[in-house]
Amino acid sequence: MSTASPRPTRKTYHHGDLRATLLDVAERLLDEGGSDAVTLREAARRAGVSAPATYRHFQDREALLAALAVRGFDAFAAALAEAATDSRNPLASMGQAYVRFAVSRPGRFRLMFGTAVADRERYPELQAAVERASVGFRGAIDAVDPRGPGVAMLRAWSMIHGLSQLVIDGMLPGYDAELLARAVTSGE
Amino acid sequence: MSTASPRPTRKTYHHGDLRATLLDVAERLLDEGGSDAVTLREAARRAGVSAPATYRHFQDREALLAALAVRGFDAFAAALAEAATDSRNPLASMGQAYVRFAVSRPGRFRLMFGTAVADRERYPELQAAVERASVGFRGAIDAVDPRGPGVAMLRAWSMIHGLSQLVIDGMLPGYDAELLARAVTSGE
DNA sequence: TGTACATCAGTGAACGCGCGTTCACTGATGTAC
DNA sequence: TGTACATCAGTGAACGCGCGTTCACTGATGTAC
Repeated sequence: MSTASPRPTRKTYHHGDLRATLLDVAERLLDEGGSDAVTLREAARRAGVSAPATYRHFQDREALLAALAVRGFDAFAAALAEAATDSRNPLASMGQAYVRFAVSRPGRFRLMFGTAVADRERYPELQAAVERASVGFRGAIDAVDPRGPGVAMLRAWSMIHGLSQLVIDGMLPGYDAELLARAVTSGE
Repeated sequence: MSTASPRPTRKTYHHGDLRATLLDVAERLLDEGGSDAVTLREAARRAGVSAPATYRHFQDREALLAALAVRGFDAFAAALAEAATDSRNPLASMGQAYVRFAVSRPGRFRLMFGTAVADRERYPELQAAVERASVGFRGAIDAVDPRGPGVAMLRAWSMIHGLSQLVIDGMLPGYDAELLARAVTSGE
């Protein structure tokens, strides 16, 4: 740990677009070491800026995490939507894309669905992003009575989400994630 | 945060069974605040012992977490087994017990399946406990070819695991977990 | 039954660490006249 | 076109925090004779 990057130099006093830069580097930290690795100090360092400068753009550390989660959900939704277009079996394709996203960016996936942002209520934008991403799943789930259409959707979502988690948590070592995803979604 | 309990007094110099006590209080910490809340210092405090005393029983903090995970998996396996006995539909009962465990002890569940113990390889006992708990699931999964018996089991495991995660991560707010679990496992 | 001694399980003090966050500040920018 | 000034985005120094972990130690225990 603690590869504490030295602060890069910068020509101008003002950064230009520090908020966006912070999000970029923080996302990299997230991918590299999970949400624990996302610290304001390290993000500032990588952005070439003093630590307190981050407070111009994020109220506190959790706000940065929440913003990252928003980004994550948006990218996630886009990936799912793209997988669905032009597919003979949109649901299966989305499922496979779901797993692919989790496996390729586990840090993001865990931040999005986990508890690093303790209180989602504090971040309406995050709730909105969740809504946007899960509209496909959640829409159909209302009125959960067995055998209704909602249950099928809940099953599908649970299944693909669970497979994603099991894979990234190393509970299915030795198996190829793509293969598992295909096996599980076949015949849907 | 930091309810930093004062150290309780103790009559004898030697504790008696510090290891077991540490596991007990640490498990409470885990249930109260997740694995982040499990610190050697706080566990020692609650056990009425100095912090360095913990090192007589655990090599380091991660070793304590690993021991907790072992306990977790064993309790989990027991709960599943119990649910299966005398059930007309053992698989469904196990599924419901699975969700119930996750919902009632999310800290434990996350520790068991998550990445707080970074390298499970370091702890053979943990691997063994995982094996013991998942033998029912994993056994059937080998030879994953679509439509084979393994796929059905993988689907069931993924589904119930995913439902557990979605519920404890607040992605299905407003729904009753027990109800969802029943809906999802009905007709298995 | 008593005693010397090895072994073991604790202790208190101290270390270094990196973090989040606050403070009073300074340099740059843009706008009103 | 120039200038005063408000506003904004940065800065360096400093704080307190709780943690994991190491150290040299001491008190209790149990065993060999």
